[in-house]
Amino acid sequence: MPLGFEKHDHSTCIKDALETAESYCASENLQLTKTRRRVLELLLHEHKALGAYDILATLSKEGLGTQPPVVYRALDFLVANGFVHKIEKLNAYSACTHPGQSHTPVFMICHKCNAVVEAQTKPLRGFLGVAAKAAGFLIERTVIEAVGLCPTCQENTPA
Amino acid sequence: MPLGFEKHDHSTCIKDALETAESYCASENLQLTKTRRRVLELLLHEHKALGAYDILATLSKEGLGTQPPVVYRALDFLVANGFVHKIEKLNAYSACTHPGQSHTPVFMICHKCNAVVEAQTKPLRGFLGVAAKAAGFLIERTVIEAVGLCPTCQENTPA
DNA sequence: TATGTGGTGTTATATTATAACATAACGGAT
DNA sequence: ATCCGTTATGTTATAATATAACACCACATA
Ligand SMILES: [Zn+2]
Ligand SMILES: [Zn+2]
Ligand SMILES: [Zn+2]
Ligand SMILES: [Zn+2]
Repeated sequence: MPLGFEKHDHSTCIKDALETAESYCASENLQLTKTRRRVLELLLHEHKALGAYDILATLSKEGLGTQPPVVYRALDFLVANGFVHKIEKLNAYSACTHPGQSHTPVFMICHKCNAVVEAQTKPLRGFLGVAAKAAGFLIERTVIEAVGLCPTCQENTPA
Repeated sequence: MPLGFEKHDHSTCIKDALETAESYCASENLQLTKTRRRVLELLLHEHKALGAYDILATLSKEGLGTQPPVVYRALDFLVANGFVHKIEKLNAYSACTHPGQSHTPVFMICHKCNAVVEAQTKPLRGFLGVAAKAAGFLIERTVIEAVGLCPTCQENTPA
């Protein structure tokens, strides 16, 4: 699924991502606490983006907290450490599918089924880097998101 | 200013953009009403992004309306017709600096002085197009935003 | 005149996110 | 053992962004 929308063994996705997060946190002395881990699991459950309040609703049912700061703190931690990305276009959050690798994510968002797929790029290569260089601009972070239709939804949406 | 952050005759920027908007609206039978025009002017005033409520505060002082729908309706019109872009990373709005030209904007946002510069790209060329093609994804809109430091703020921010 | 379309005014509410302050849990230094 | 710094949590309140819904009006045109 790093490459696209095709079917895959998603339980492996989840397991790998959790293991990567755990070992990274262990090595960096970061605390992957119960709530943080659970938020990551929820985001890994599907290749979709979830809103903070959707996540909070689940946490609340599970007795892990009821107030917005609970989920925003967990998300802050997960985003800061590269396990989760914020999808700016959706004001929503999506588990990283390339954890551990330093990378600049590029998202493809299906506006019909809400699937979100993450690809990678080199930010300083290609158009953006050229434009930034021409302008003398120093890039620190990038937001690159494409909204459209995934292959499945294209089939089911006759032109 | 299409190319970068350098100084320029900004009154010309404003004048050109307003004239372009006026003639486009005339030719398309679109109504550039008082409020819509004023919002565009406010956004043209500087190469910065303004939040909807910042704009509303000014409209309110000027007797053009006090409620959120006033500004959101004007912004909807201006965005739909390509005179203004939404900067997703900031939840804010910025006047287009290439009005009339069909284009895919790319933004460079200085997080120190809040300047926003718009460049252009071909969305289906380069990395994004390649990744989308590989995934079978049909791109309809793109969000490409770089956050960092403009040339001036780099000078004034010793490493 | 009737009717449709697009624009405005207004009230209310939804959605997303953070400020602020109190409490707890842990580790190392004294 | 006590103190203290750091990190995490609990909680209340509020800020910031955005939309739903409905009433009204102006204009075109049939
Ligand atoms: Zn990632
Ligand atoms: Zn889809
Ligand atoms: Zn533009
Ligand atoms: Zn700057």
